[in-house]
Amino acid sequence: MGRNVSLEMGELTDTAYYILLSLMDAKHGYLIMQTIEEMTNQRFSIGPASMYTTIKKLLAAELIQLFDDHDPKRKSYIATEKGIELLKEEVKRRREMVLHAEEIFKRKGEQLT
Amino acid sequence: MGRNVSLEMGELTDTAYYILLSLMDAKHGYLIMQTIEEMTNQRFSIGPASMYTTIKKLLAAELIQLFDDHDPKRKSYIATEKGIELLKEEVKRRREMVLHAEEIFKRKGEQLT
DNA sequence: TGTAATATATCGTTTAATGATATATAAGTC
DNA sequence: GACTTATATATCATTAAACGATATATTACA
Repeated sequence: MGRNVSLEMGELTDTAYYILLSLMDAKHGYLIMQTIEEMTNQRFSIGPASMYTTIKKLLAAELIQLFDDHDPKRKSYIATEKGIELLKEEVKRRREMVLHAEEIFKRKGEQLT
Repeated sequence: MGRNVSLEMGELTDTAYYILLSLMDAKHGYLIMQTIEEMTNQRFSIGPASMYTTIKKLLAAELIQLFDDHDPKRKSYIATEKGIELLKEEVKRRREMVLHAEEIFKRKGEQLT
């Protein structure tokens, strides 16, 4: 395995989560970065270094794959079925993280906006 | 600053999120680990190394503080007001992460359960 | 002609997470 | 009393993740 590339990815970091989510539709790297910024209203942004290292990992873990968009100048990617399944689990996990907080705030009578 | 201790913590990692959440009520380190395992039904667990390094960072960032439980053999901690505010923001951020996924899955007509 | 936007990629460093290990006390049991 | 399990805190050293800086090339457009 090359540098900075592991096959683990049992749980997705926020960076990997957003990249995988944006690849529910095929996209090339640059468009992934833009889509994430747009989707999160500039609150979450990923630079090229984080993006390309994460893409390598997602490819190695077979959570995304190359997608042929007939453009030799750009590389496009798309989430695999395995990637979509993991993404669903990770959405569920984040829902639970929110629920855990809501429970505790509720029990304490504290407002959670 | 010592080893592995930064003052950043603008966004909470999952580990820091759960530790901070469990410290909405005062607890000592060992109890934090148990509480998180229990709360997440064993799906998320933090070992002593991750916990104590994260506690140091949370202390340095003043998101938690020492809490005197009159037991000289154990150190207890509790979330500060600043910590609670950040926690609320981080709950919100995770809600948005879920919403972003729900939007995309809905648009694609894919089931998300 | 230049310069801003698009597009991909890597190096090297910083930050985060964690396995392994050490230490000590308390509680239960054979 | 001796032994084991649970409680409790802590650090070292390694692995994994994130990312600033930088390089390169193309396209758009003023």
